[in-house]
Amino acid sequence: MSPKVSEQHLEERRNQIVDAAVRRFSRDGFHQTTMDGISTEAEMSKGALYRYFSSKEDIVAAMYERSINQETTMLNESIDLNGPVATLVDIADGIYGKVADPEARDGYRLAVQLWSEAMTNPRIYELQMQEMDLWLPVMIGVIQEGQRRCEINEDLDPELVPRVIGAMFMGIVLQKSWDNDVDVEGCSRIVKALLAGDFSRAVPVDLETRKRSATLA
Amino acid sequence: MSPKVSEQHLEERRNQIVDAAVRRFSRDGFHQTTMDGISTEAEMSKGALYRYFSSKEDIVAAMYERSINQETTMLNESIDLNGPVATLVDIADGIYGKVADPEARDGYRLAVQLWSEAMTNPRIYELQMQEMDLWLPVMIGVIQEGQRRCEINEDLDPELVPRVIGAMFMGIVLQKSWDNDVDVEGCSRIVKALLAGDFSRAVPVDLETRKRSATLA
DNA sequence: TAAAGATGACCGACGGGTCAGTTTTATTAA
DNA sequence: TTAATAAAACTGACCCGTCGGTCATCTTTA
Repeated sequence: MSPKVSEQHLEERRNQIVDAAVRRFSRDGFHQTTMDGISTEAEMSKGALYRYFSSKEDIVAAMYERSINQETTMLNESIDLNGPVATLVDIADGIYGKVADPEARDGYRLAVQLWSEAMTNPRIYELQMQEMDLWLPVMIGVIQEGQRRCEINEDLDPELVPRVIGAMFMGIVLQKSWDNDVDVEGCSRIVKALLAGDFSRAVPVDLETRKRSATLA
Repeated sequence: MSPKVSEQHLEERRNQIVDAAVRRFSRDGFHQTTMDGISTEAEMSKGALYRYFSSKEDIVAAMYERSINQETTMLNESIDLNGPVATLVDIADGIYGKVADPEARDGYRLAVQLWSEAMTNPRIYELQMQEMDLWLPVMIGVIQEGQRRCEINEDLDPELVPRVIGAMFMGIVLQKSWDNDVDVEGCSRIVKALLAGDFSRAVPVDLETRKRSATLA
């Protein structure tokens, strides 16, 4: 009588739609993307879309869910409190490595769209804050441990340091969204130099300092 | 016969419209802001708007023009090649000081809107690149001078360093747009510590290092 | 008094969302 | 195996509110 309600098939279709939406949002922007466009990209009719998601925003929510899952695992893999500064460098490596991957382009271009949208759309704001709450506390822990070990300047507010580190990431993603030729690897090297205290020196370089820097680069 | 065509009055009206648009864009977002909304905010009829600007995008172009003028003067004031790292810290002070000013809120919330819009709108992309071309070369010059004086690690690509420094700014502005309580002053202190090489040390602190750091904070 | 300035009703397109009708599919009866 | 069938999946024409932009008309001003 009743045909199968395969949970898996349902999940597949939902993914198919989300994938299509990511591509469109990335290419045309959030507001320029129409439900017609998403349905075309997903190779189904507009009506079918509404069988799986009841609004444009619901699709966005599903996107966040997916990205939050990915991020969680990635972050957990990098955390190692035994070397706070090294951990920061590790995290930077992982994250910037991901941005450098051409496959990820749609993903972070979408992110930029949503960052802006979060400013005025309460639903998306909520989702964005959820994502921030994911990594901010973890990073704060790393910084505090670094300060306890005197690896990180203890005058700096440990609550704010992750915000600045996150800011670098956001800003570089933004610039890469504008210009795909931006050298993310190169930027990553600079970020790591900044974190490792190997960016500047106000006194002329002496051999001692130079050697210390070299081991950190 | 013909009534006066006071150039000044015309300029005033244009400013009145741009001010109104900035407020609306900041509050509601670029796409959610209607021409009706702008005209209401500017206390004139929609038709009157079109006497001064022939489209929504033209208003945005006028915004960029204004902000580019401000930025140019601000940047020129800070530049002093006699102390590259000090100059960077100066620029950071100026820029973050501006963001901390509650009066500037609409301005940078607008900026976030436009950053995202630049990704998909060629006209705004062009304007954004114009703004980048304003400060990128200047900053590159500062970095190169810093490397020549051995104040800045000469292994780092001087073309990319300004991008990373700019990225920090963008990311902090973004976070401040989401949450007005973010402590920009505090973030500024961290940025300055990073630039001055006073963020981390992988070897345990000794008095010599500590003193050097203290003078730079 | 004539040109410039301002008004707001109006237009056309566009896009999110709906739904009556059609096709597909698993199940069951023959 | 096949035919019957009912639920589920799908389709796209349609609805309707919204918004950028226009213009006939009115008001202000030199």
